[in-house]
Order: sequence, then structure tokens, then C-alpha cells
Amino acid sequence: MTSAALGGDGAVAVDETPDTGRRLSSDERRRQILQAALAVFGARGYEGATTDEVARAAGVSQPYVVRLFGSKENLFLAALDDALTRTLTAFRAALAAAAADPDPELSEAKAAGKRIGQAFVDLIEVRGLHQTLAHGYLLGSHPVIGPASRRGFARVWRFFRDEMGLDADGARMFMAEGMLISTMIGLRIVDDYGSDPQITELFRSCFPTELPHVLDVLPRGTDRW
Amino acid sequence: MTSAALGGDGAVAVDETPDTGRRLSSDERRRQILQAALAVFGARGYEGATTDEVARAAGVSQPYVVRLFGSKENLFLAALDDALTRTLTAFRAALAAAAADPDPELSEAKAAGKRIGQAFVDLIEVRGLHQTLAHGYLLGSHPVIGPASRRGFARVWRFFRDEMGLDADGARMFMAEGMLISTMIGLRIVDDYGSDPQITELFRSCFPTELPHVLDVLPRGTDRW
DNA sequence: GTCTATAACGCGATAGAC
DNA sequence: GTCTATCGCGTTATAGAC
Repeated sequence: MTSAALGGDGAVAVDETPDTGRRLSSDERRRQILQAALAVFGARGYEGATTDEVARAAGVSQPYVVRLFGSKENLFLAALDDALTRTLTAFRAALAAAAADPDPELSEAKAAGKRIGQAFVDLIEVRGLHQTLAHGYLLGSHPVIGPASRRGFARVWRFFRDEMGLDADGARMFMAEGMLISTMIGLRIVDDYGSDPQITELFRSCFPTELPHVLDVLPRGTDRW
Repeated sequence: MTSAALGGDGAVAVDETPDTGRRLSSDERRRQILQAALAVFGARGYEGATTDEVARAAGVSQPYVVRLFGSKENLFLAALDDALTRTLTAFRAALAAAAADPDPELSEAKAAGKRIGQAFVDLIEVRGLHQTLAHGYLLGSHPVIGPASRRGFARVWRFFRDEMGLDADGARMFMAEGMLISTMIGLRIVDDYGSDPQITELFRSCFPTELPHVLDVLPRGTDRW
């Protein structure tokens, strides 16, 4: 069964993966399931998500998801790590691109910052990535997820401090903008874009340069419960 | 049974309310339960929280919580509204205080901003307030909670724009700092404060002026699952 | 590598007494 | 205003076949 078979209401829609019917390697399946997990955890949160919905979105059976990852908790940890690694990889690529192709109009730091901000927004193409990260950050009280999320958050902080070379204040500002972007995506403010002038203004203020792209990629009114 | 009876591990600790044994007015009970709900929803999230734990934290029976609020969903909406109203009330008080008692060292806008930021941090005394708000903001896909959270977010935005008089860029920066503060509280970064120099630095950078107060109020290692 | 069947449990909500 | 008892469903995880 492909994920398209449940594209109707109530389900988190995930990019269709061609269902060739053939058995995949354990590794291919893991990637497929991780993608589905990001979408489902992102839309419903850790507790709200079910392994069954992840399984259906990935086109496998529920027990098989548990089998491959051991437990729902482990699946979330894997999804979190995946999201974080993708994010930092994108940041590093943006930083390298800024160094390789400097903008004569901007200072080095400004140019890198702009590219990194764009890279973060562009990650909306990975469905549920921002929201899963944000959900993890909110579970600091969880005995297993809490420490893992703190370590992940620290990885991002170190990127800004050590790799990008910002001071504490600059790094904090980047983190803050990132949290706001994640919040706006999780809130699905895009659903109200255009209907309320205040909200429209807020949205434009958050995504100044990438607005057309964001409006195009962020699906409105889907991912509903 | 007072909430102290379950102060042990696994439970969200809530300030003890004197258990006089007498029956309270429906209104008093509602307030008591709302306080418990903020703590539990904040620590566990909407789905992770149980009406039973809210009930135990408030010292009443589980069915009674459902009875008073109709449903868990309604309870969350009430808690969200309570959190938002408290927040905006605190912001308005801070703004008024800044106008009544101007700081000769700072511009009017700077002084008000500083006070409002402090007021937001000071709300950590209301256990779970920041986290419940943040959880609400992440549930944009929920058919009922999503729209309510968007309206709430817009209320805060309008405060900065209309009441405080900021431009879109300034308002966005305040919102961003607020999201970062909420995230740090939800992450319970305070748990690692002092153990990791990078984390300590990050934490100090977020709570520059109120650090002693924050460290004092934010309980470490409690609210565990 | 993947499924079906199912066990075991936790949760929200209702009924009804006091 | 508040409780106890309980129903019924949804969920994770396990067993075991193919």
C-alpha cells in the first residue's frame, strides 16, 4: 500500500514513495520510515503520534516499525537526530557557499547569516523537520528525550559559536530567529495568510526573502487531524 | 488528598494548595484545576498529559475534571487562554510601569522593552505557563487547538504592534526572543546549568539580568516523567 | 524482510450515588 | 459539588508464520 492510499482527511500526507512491491534493504526502509516519522511527529507531537500512522505513511505495517526501531521512543530519538543532522549539514553547506562566493554588498558575517537563515527556511521541504525539533525541545522533562534534546540544542549553539564564529549575543539572536520560524511553521500561520492583515504582516516579517517559496512549499489546510 | 501526597517521582509537582476539606465554589475549583493543568500540560504536552494527573495535582478526582471542563480538549483551551491572559496582563502592567516611572538612562522604547522582557521571564512562577503556550503554538494542525493558538499568537503580536507601538521588525524581534525563552524553559536547560560551559554561556545569554531569580525559581530535576 | 493476530494496558468519558 | 465504579476504545509491543 502506498501512502497515497490514505491521502484523505485525518492523515498526515507524505510524499509518495513509489511502491514497487519489492522488498527494500533494511537501510532503505529505515530512511523511508524516518521521513514518515518526521511528518507524523511534527504534526501530532511525540505522544500524539502513533506508530500506526507512521507505518501507514511509510507503507509498512505497524509492528514492523516497532521492530525496526525497537520502540516509539527510539523512533523519535532517531527522527530527532536525523532532523538535527540534516539541519547542521544544510548550515555547513550554506556557510561554505558564503565563503566560496562572497557577496560584495554585505560583510562576510552578514552574507553567511543570510544564507544560513535561508537554508533553515528551505528545510520546510523536509516535512515536519522544524516541528519535530521544536517538539523535542519542549520535552525537556522527559527522562530520555529531554537530555537528547538538550544535547541537540547544544550542537546548534556550538555551530554558531565555533564554526560560524559568532559571539554569544549574535548566536543567541540566530537561535531566537530560528525558534520563531519553527513556531510559525508549527502554528500553521500560513493557513491564515491573506485572511488577516495583521497575520499577513507577521508572516511577511518572518520570511522576508523566501516568501514566495514558503507559500509554495508549505501546504495549507493539510496535515489535519 | 493534597498534591503533596504525590510529590514523589513521576508526578508533576504543583504548589501545594491547602486542603481544608471543605467544598469550594465551582469558580475556585476551576482556578485550582487550571493551575494544575498548566503544570501538567506544560511538562507533558497536550496528548501526553492525562486528565488523571491534572486531577491528582489539583486534589480532585479525574471524572470531576472532565465534568467541570467538558473534555480534555476544552481544558487545554481554557489553560491556553488563561496563560495568554496572564501574559498580556503582565505585559500591560510592565508597559504602564515603564510609562509611570521612566528610566533616564534609556529611551522610552528600550525601557519598556526591558520591563516587558523581565515580566515574561518572571512568569516562570506560574508553573508550565511558557511550555503550555509553546505546546499550543506547535499544534497548528489540530482542528480546534490550531485556530485557537493562532488567535492567541495574534493577540501577542497586536500587543507589540498596537499597544507598544513597535514596527513589524521590532515586534518580530520581541516575539523571537520570547520563543527562545520559552524553548529554553521547556528544554529545562537549567538542568545542565553549570555542568557544561557552553550551555552555561547560552543560558546566561538568554537571561542576562534575571539569572539569579531564574535559577532560584526554576526547579531543577523535578517535573520528571 | 515483512505480515497477521493479539495481548496488555492506559485513557477519556459516562452513570449514578451521596 | 464531588466521588466511585466502570465501559469501551486506541495504542504499543510481542508471538509467530511466511
